[in-house]
Amino acid sequence: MARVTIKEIARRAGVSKGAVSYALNNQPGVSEATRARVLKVAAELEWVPNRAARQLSAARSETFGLVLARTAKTLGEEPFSMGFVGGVESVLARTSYALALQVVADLPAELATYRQWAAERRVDGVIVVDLRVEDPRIPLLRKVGLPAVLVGDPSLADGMACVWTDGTSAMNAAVEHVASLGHRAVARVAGTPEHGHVWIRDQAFTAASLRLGLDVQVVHTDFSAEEGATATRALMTANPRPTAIIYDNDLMAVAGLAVVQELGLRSPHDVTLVAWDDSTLCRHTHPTLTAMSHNIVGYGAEVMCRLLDLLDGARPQAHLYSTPLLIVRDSSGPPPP
Amino acid sequence: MARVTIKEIARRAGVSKGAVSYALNNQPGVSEATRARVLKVAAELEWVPNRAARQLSAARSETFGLVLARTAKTLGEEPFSMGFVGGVESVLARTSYALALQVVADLPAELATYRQWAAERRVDGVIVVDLRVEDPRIPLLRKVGLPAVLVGDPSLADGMACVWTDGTSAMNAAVEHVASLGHRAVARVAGTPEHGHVWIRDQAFTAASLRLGLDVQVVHTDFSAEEGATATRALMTANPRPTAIIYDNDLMAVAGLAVVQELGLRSPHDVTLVAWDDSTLCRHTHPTLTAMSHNIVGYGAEVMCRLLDLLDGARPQAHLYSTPLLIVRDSSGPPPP
DNA sequence: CGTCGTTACTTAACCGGTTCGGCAATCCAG
DNA sequence: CTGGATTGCCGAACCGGTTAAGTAACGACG
Repeated sequence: MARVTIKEIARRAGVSKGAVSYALNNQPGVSEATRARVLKVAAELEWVPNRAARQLSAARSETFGLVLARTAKTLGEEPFSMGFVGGVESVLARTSYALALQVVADLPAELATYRQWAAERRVDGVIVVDLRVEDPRIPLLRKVGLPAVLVGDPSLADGMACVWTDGTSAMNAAVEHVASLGHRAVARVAGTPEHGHVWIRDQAFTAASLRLGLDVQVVHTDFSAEEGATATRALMTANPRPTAIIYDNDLMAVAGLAVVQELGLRSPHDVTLVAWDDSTLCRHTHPTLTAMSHNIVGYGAEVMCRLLDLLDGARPQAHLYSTPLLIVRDSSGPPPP
Repeated sequence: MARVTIKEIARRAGVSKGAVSYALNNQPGVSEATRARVLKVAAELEWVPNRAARQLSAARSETFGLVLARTAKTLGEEPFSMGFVGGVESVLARTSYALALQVVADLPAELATYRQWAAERRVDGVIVVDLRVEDPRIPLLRKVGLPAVLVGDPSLADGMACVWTDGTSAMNAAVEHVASLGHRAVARVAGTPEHGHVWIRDQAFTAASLRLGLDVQVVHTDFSAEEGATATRALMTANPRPTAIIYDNDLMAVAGLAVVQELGLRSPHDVTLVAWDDSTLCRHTHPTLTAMSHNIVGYGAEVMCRLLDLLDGARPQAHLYSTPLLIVRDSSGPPPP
């Protein structure tokens, strides 16, 4: 079964290669009758365009890129990346675009990947996650001219297209929740402060606690279950200890809950726990975990749509996706007397 | 900054396009002096080969494909896929190959993707996960001539290259573990029996329990935390109830543990729980979970290496990657009296 | 010294599309 | 009825590589 090319279609339809190309791409230059005939022949022969050939002449790769700077191990553990990728794919499936996913070790490797992709013309655009404060990826992408949608706050995006969730409002909601339960000593187990969303939540946490007159502390971690557990152990064995802890993801919250139990304490009786991101994990612990919930899959889908818009000529804009919603579950309660 | 092509290199080095190609690809046909000169010019101009052009003439895409038939949501929750992808990428990073990842809804969509990829010559080979009993993907891949490495038992691979872990031995170890603790009523919360590895574990579970004279039952689920919880609740509220439960992944085991606690029972006092896959989650529950541990990242890496071998002309073989190792943790104990 | 075989290139075709310039045929206005 | 614009299609160049075929120069050998 030899490959079917437009040359073969041209032969069978009795027209030239050029005419076939116009017909197949819905471009003017052929009559409706001819177009129909060509489409019919193409369908009969089950013609599929050759990506490489199209890319070579049209200078479009029909591929988008996504780089994840994480170790392979982390990738398997945190629920965000995969859900996000799933959302991106759900939009892509309806188009002829493909996704090039690259997992690299660190930020320099990520920058190198963008350089490589730009030079090879491998992708038509990229999605940038884990936006940082003073992110070096922004000037690089500008320089090499790769269209991009950033996932993160407009204040960090320097005018590039971005999609964000309102971390400040969400953090306010979380802090107000525990404050309204009567908590005064509140801790935050945060991720790495280089990440923009962590930084923003740090600011919001401090501001909210100041406003509400709370006694707070922040511990920074690398987002892993290990460090979430370690941080929780340190907090809960100190004197005095916090009566509420707000985590930056749900993996750390789950690990934190285990530590609380291991210390012979109970949630919410001894401590109120609030998770972030709300994967199903939070609904399948005992007690179930209060969480700031957002739709990660939908987030990925939204970002992909915005990138498609950008390629369609839309000018770069900041899009608010949604504000994480507080879901109160069994790990919320009043502080111990 | 115009794109640099081999034509430009040829002009500057004072040779023809063809000679440049030979030089850059380490092929005979040019003198060492010329080769060195060409390489120097190419380096100076920061030449990067154009993938599309190379693919068009060489009929290789330098891309491998991986299709995941899962909902976007599931993807974010189960620790296997992402860890596996991470392992695959860790090998790919050392080559010039890229990974095309496609997330689709179901098996028919997955088959369609392979057809499409084969027709477009989009990938040079694919990795096939979630091998099934009588898997329809095997004949399709044979027909369209896509080189593939299957992830699953040789008994299901029909002679195609595959990498597997010894589920039978692992299940034996798990059952012998709980039997040696004195358990006689053992349940298995399994995934969907269409999946080859589930089927193999089902067989092994039945055989082992027969051999050891245990009183067993099997509940099939869709691998989700929800159904893991439901199954556990059904098992633990029945009379008589099992004193040990072996799960097919760790998500269900974690959810099962929560149900046990919610029912006012304790592990291991009232029931011994054994998880499968052993992501870090198992070390961060209270009690920590006994699990059949295997290195998912390494598994992905191994599979990728075998696919590279296959493309290098190795003949299709079955490779045993490793046998999951029993890690005994706090959720293991003797049955209640 | 003629011939044969290597070596080191050059030339040109080719991969499968897109796209531009040009040329009849047709249409319409003057 | 004529001139200019429009329509519909053809032929060819082009994208940036790879590779088969051809050739000139040179050394070895009978």
